[in-house]
Amino acid sequence: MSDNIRVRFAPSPTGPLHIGGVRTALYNYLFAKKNGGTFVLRIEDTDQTRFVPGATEYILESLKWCGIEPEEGPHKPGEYGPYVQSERKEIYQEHIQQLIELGHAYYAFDTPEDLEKKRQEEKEKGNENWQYDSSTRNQMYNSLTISKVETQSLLNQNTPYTIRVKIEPEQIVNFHDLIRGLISIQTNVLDDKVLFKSDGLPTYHFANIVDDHLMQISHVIRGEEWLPSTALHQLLYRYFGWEAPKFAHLPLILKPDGKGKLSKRDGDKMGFPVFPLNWTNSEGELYPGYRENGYLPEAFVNMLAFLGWNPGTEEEILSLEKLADTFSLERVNKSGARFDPDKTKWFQQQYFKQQSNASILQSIENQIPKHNYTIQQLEEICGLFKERVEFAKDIVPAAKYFFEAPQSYDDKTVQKKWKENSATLLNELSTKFQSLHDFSAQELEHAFHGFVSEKEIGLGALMPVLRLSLTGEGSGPQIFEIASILGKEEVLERIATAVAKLG
RNA sequence: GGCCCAUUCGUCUAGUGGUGAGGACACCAGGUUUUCAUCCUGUAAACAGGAGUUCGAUUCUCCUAUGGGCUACCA
Repeated sequence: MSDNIRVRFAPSPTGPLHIGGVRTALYNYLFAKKNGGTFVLRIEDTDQTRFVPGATEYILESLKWCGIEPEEGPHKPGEYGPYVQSERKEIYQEHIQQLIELGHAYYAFDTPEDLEKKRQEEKEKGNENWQYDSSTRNQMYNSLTISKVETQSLLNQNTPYTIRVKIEPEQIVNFHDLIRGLISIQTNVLDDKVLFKSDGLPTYHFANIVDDHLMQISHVIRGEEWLPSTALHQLLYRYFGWEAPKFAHLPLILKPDGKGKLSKRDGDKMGFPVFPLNWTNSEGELYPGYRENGYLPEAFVNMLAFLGWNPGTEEEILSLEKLADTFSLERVNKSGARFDPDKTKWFQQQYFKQQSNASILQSIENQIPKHNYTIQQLEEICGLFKERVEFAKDIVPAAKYFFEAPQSYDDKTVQKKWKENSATLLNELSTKFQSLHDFSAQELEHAFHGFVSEKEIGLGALMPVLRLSLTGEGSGPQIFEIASILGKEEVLERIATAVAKLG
């Protein structure tokens, strides 16, 4: 085996990839980058009944959006292809034959109904733990209990069969998990798992180890749900006489509240996406995605990276490159991490604030209504709002008064701030503004302050009223910046309208 | 039920055989701001429990509890 670091992300295309899957992909990517290795994508579609069209494309697009594209995969074949398991049937056939010849696997002719019946019977006898294993296989209908001739005859007649692993009892399987340390499991508790289904396709366990071996995967980084079956995988490597890759089992991502691992239900229940991208299922139901909800991929990735890992410093805002620099499996936590939508928003906010006005503008260009602003003015508007909203898509709605004079005025503010003399004061202020040659925010502010002290009134008596007349709202960005961008003509007009409407 | 894994503020976590157990999010209170947001400062907030090892355990061991995962011809 070579010393090259090769890792893989091996999702099954049964629907949209959820954020736990994205994080697994991310850690694989980070580990590969950190160690100068290769990140491979393999599609595990051996369960044809659960295959969902479009899922593979969704996975690819999600990884691309996150900036963690695999270097090898169905989209980018390398020398270890094909990268889709349903295209590797012959390979599995060959290998399962090998295993049978080695005496580590056998044909089983029990039908699903037979097995169900058996389980039921055992349950009635009080045996809840019945399994197809070294202690029970000699009571079942398989190539170990019938003659060779009989087996061959059944096979010739195309009798449906599965192929099961023949677990050797009374052994201890020890393996070292890069995150959890030594784990040891007694083979007696293992069952004779089906390796090949009656549809002629391998199960996960078999396809997985064959492919990992053939694709020269050096490190298997996957979710904790695979920890119990790793013993079986170790055994399989042993039976084949192959060197097993190193394993690292990642902690699960748990629900924000309550119990259990994060599921797609939690998303709509609690109002946050559980998927990277929007997904519409065959019933037309929409599952929202982070991308369409306005999250920046950098923020999403940063948040995910910190769910179960940290660099050991107090830095929290790290780019993908920085994450790859500092990543190590040793610093991955052992216990499950509860997902925190609040913290996710915070990451988004951090990245959003850092964006240049120009790039924010670019991302909302097609939302902007008709206007007469210059590009520079539009960028200024973005700048005014980027610390006030969390998502680019919220800017245009928040800045609506830049594109349309207020149709109404915020009731609460009117009641609180609009006084007897407001109209008179505004009119006079308007006259003062009219005489300005330089309509910059600084000049406007200067003029305003001059006016206020001249009149011997407080800022609070006029400022909110001015804001109300220009925006219709009681709060928002610095009013002189707004006025400056709006321009003299528009400002004077809006003041006049407000005076007319509010008296 | 069986097997495996885990357990530090509400949440994500740092950390060590002797610490004032640190940070972040959220929360609350101040400050800045005409306002809102941002920003700044601060408060409150944790080693699951019990044994053992030890001069000393949050840290090491064991037990219990709790949580999680697996237990399919699904991955």
